[in-house]
Amino acid sequence: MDYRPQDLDKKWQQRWAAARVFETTEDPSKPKFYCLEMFAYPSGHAHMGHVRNYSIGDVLARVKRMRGYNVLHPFGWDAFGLPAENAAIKNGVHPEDSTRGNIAHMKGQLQRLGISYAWERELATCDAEYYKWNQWLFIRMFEKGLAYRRRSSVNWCPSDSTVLANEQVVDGKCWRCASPVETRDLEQWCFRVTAYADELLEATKALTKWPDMVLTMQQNWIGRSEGARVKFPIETAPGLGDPGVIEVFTTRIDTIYGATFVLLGPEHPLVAVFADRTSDPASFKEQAQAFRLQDRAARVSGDVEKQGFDTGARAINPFTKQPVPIWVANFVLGEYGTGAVMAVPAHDQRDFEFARKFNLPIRVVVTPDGAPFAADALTEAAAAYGTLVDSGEYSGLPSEDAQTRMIGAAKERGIGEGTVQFRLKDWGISRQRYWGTPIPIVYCEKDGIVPVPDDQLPVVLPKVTQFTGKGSSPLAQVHEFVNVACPTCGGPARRETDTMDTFVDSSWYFYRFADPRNAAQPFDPAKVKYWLPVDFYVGGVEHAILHLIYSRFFARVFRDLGLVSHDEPFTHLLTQGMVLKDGAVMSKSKGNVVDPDAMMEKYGADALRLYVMFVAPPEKEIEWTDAGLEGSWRFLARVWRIVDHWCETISGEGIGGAADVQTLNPAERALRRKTHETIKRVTTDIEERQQLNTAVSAMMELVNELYAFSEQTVTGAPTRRVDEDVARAGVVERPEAIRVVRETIEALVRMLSPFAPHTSEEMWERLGHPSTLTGAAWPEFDPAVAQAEEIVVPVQVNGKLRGRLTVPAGTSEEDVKRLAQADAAVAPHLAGKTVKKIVVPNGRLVSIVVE
RNA sequence: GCCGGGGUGGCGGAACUGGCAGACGCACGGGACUUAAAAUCCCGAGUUCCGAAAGGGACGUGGGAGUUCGAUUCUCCCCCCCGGCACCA
Repeated sequence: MDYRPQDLDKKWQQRWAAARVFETTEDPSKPKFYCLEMFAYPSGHAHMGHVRNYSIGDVLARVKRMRGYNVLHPFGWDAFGLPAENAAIKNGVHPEDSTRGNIAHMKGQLQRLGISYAWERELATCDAEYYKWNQWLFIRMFEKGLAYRRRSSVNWCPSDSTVLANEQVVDGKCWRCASPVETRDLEQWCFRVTAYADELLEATKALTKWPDMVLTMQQNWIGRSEGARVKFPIETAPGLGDPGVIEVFTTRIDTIYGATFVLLGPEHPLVAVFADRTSDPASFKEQAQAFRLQDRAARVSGDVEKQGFDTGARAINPFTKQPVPIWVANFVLGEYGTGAVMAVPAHDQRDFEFARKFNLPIRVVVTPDGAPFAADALTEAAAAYGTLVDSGEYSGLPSEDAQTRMIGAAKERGIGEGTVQFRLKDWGISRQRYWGTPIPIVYCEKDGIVPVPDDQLPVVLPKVTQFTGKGSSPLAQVHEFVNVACPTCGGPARRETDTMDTFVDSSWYFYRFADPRNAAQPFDPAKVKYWLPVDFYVGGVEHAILHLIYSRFFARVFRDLGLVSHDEPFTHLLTQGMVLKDGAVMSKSKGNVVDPDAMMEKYGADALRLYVMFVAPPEKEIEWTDAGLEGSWRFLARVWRIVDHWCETISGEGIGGAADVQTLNPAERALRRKTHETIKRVTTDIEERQQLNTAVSAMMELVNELYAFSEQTVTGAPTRRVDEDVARAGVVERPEAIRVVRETIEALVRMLSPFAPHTSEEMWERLGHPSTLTGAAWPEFDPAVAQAEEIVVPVQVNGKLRGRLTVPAGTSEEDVKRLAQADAAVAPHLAGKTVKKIVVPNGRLVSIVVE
């Protein structure tokens, strides 16, 4: 019977669906396992990256199910977003229609792949029953001050006419359309992620089952640095009042005696104050504005020349008490620290370049040996660690000690304090877009900012029919949406017309899966307590920062609302590598797309799944080859044939139970041993190491052994052409052999089933099992069976392999040493030499040292 | 520049806690089967040298040193590749 996977796929998919084998509910009597793959943006077509992502998750889900876990394995759709709206602008299809159509198509593809999803829990973020809870949560965050409105300088994409989060700006360009990003001032809603910055950073240490790469990416992103804030009083000018102080952030307060000028970022509020002191405030401000715009361009090109201008004002260095000039500099970032820095040109390369260019004073205050050094001799900034010089009472102190003391002194004098600065910024979530969750806020002339009351949620996204892609939010055009009665006073009010960043949707969907139809709350805390945290989360490394930090942030928000009791939502994270073709990511424009449907059509879902699992470890990128896929298909066909060959023999009546060790011949014992070794390898490779490629190799080895065994016991090899009667006629009559083969085949089919579920189910059925494999138990490893009777002991002489001994297991160390020296291959290397030492570590190897 | 991960045959990759380097597969070569081909089953294969052959020697995990009876694995230095952050004070 030939291997025709295409027929099997549909048959088993229908049976699984009919028996609802992947549906699940809370069951405290079983250990739970929440297996999750990152839900999909419904772009229209599943690609090989999806196939790989979901196949990895499915192997884990299926194995855990067979291992007796109560497995939650859900799927859903990250259904809001810009592409659907862009499509609407381009060809007039409403985002809702294209999104629903795409979901239907992709769902069909995933079902054809046979992924074991609990489809009854499917959700889409564009469903009002889902995004209602985005709104509900937004209001909770508003109440706690975690959602707030801020007029701020934002990234503006001129092409998409929308605000972008900092995280969505890549190298100064829009992450989606690559247009150069501009700067604009806009009122927008922000989430106070920074409230959790320290905790999010600190907790990365506890994420022991996350890849190092992701943790370092998050750590870099959060960007914690310890330092001090120090106030520099501004020199009072006659008739100008007291302009106050400039506060700077520095990580090197110990170099403050070398702070010979102060730099303001162009955004700094004092820039305008100083401008008004000048004869030509307009051109002063214009220069500052030019720097602001330049900043974005600087990121694109990498480096821009240091530029700046004198404000004419002076500050007092609070340690030296000397007046220092205040300049505006293009390289000082308004949004980091205090937006102002003390410049220490002797020890900071940027400040050094600036000082030389504008002829500002340079003063060396740290040297390696504590000996004073003339700044004139410097050609670049000097090393900044060593002993302080020329620093008043702090001279002679090592840098580290000086830092502690100077922070103490600053605090005592009320001019500064030790502080921690983060690179992480609050998350701007407002989008001037249609296809997203409406922000549930009403602006009333009388009552100001009013959150929509819970009982009026959801604020339903109205049906907009015109998409121009120009101007402000499309919702602003829908008058019946915008004009609303104030929930507080009933007077005329306007709704917020921005929608939420779609990262809001994806920051908590994994909780909703625990209770996806709950109409009264985002989820039942008891259900979340049972299922969460996610035990195994698989997705692309491109989400290492945004999605995964926001989700960790949301987990803490839910925790502080008393809805969940854990800190971290994902215990174990696996970031799968990309699927490449000809060395590049598959894309339509490159014309190197391999269509999963076409591959399934030709080879069946199982061969495709097996191939992407086998070709490399999950976290590595893989290079697609048709030949590799065909190889996996060949392996399945090879399993199919050997099972077919033995099927009738081993599934007959009266064969009896497990093989009795005593009566087995050496070949039978060897096959049985291999079977149990394989069970062990496959189990640990999947459960403990997620090394799915080697799990497959182990099964291939077992199949090779099974063929070799069959060769010995059967007349003629089990080829496709061999007539079944001929093959069966040659089967040895030893019942022990039949029992051993049955044990092997049944273990193999079960182990293969997470990788190739359809083929495995069919074989399982043909082996006489009435119920599906999804309910079958995972094969048990028996260490006693796997125990080798004979072991091969390599013999090294002076570190070089010279021979191999085959000895019965349990041979004493003394005997092994004796046999090793006497071995015909080894002896010549010992002749005429003195044996200085022989070691037998763990009985695994003999190492002889000769002189 | 800072942080992280890597570098193994023609290719993808394997090697557990320092113990037979190259499992498994792809591609390739040979044999069996076949009128033939495909398919299938079996066998071979790191490089190089000696040998007619059976065999045997040397070298070999980016380069160099070190620790060790023994290093792909541990330590130090260097080279290269990938990813993140980056005028972040």
